[in-house]
Amino acid sequence: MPAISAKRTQDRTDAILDAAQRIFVERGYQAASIADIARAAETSDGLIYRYFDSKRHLLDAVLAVFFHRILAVLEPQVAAQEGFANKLRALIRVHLHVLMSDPGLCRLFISEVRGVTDFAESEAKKLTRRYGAVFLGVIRAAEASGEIRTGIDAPMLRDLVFGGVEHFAWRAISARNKASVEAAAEAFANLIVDGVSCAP
Amino acid sequence: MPAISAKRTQDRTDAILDAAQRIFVERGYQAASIADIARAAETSDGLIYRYFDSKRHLLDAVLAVFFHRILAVLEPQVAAQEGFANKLRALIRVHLHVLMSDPGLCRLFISEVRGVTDFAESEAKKLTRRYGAVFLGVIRAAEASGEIRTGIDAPMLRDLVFGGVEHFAWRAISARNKASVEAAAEAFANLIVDGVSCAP
DNA sequence: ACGCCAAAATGAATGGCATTTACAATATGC
DNA sequence: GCATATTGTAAATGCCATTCATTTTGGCGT
Repeated sequence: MPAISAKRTQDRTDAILDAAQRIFVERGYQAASIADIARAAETSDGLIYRYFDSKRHLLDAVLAVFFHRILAVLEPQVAAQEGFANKLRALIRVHLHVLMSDPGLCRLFISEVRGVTDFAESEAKKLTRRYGAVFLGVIRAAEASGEIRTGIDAPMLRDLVFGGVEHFAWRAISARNKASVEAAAEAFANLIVDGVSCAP
Repeated sequence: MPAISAKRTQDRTDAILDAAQRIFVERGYQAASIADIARAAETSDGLIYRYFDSKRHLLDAVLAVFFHRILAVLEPQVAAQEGFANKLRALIRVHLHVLMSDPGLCRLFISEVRGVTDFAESEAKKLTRRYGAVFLGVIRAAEASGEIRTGIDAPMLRDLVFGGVEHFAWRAISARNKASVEAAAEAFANLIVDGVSCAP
């Protein structure tokens, strides 16, 4: 019965998310102020709090958008590959490419997703899990088909791969190193494959 | 000729560093306030700025103390081992042990050392490099002695090891998982060794 | 011992920023 | 068209890093 607005709230949400993404990526989470974001979204400071509970929730929402975009690429790319080594290389390539092609996002990802201090169930956390699940699926399939030896601690291997790739990406960005993503993904995959494959 | 104090400044510095360490580790960097630290150190807010340029410099100094302590253990422990696999296992064990035995420190390390946005030359950064140098030394020695195959990208391998160990430690702490450090170090080293050793 | 005075120490500003709030505009169902 | 719930705004509020004007202290020449 009350006065309810239709898709205008959607447009507002989109505008705020867009502005927040730009400002967060440009300046980093801490340095970005709500006032900056409000100006970029052409609204008032206060309105942002009608759409998002807090600055951190807004960051969560921004990261969730990114994750959805990445997953939309990652899942089909990995599925399209045949065999463990190819799937692994594809996964590393996509992850590395996303991080290295956008330093601002890479920074946000590493310091704000990996370093969060509260363990609350955020949207970004859930998507991280889905991201990791793609990897675990690849591992399990390879184990079943005998492409890798049994007894591998899959979560540990996942930590190794994602942790390694993220360190590498961060270092490359810090050093303004424009190394080839393709070559790096190949090298990473080789390091891992030679470590887990049954054959020498 | 002016009235200069002797080791009192040293005592003050120590007191502030001690207090800062406790508060930072307890609450995390953001949530820790200078007022809290001043109270814990039994000084005034303002005095802290006579000893340290800023809150971030204070964090740097705190982390530098940690690094020195870790390096004092790491370097002899690694040197005491014979052979690549043993050195690698020792290195991973020490790193993992330090991170997992102190969740507050682990959090500081991951979000504040790995995630720093400014590339300024901090003391902590320099010590991180020394930390990494220990690893690179182990790799080079193993390459020279033929324990690992040639053509390995050593910095990439370092990223893989440190990144993987840090991810693992963070996950274990988040999940309040009291897994054995010894066993985890063993498993990590095996994953790596089987990936780089010449023999199958 | 004494008192001078630079350095050390203090705590009250200052300014920035996230968040809240009191108020104003607006749009929807009747 | 009107009543009113919802959306939007701008001015608080409160916290916190950093600075500053002022006071205290302790080494040194006498």
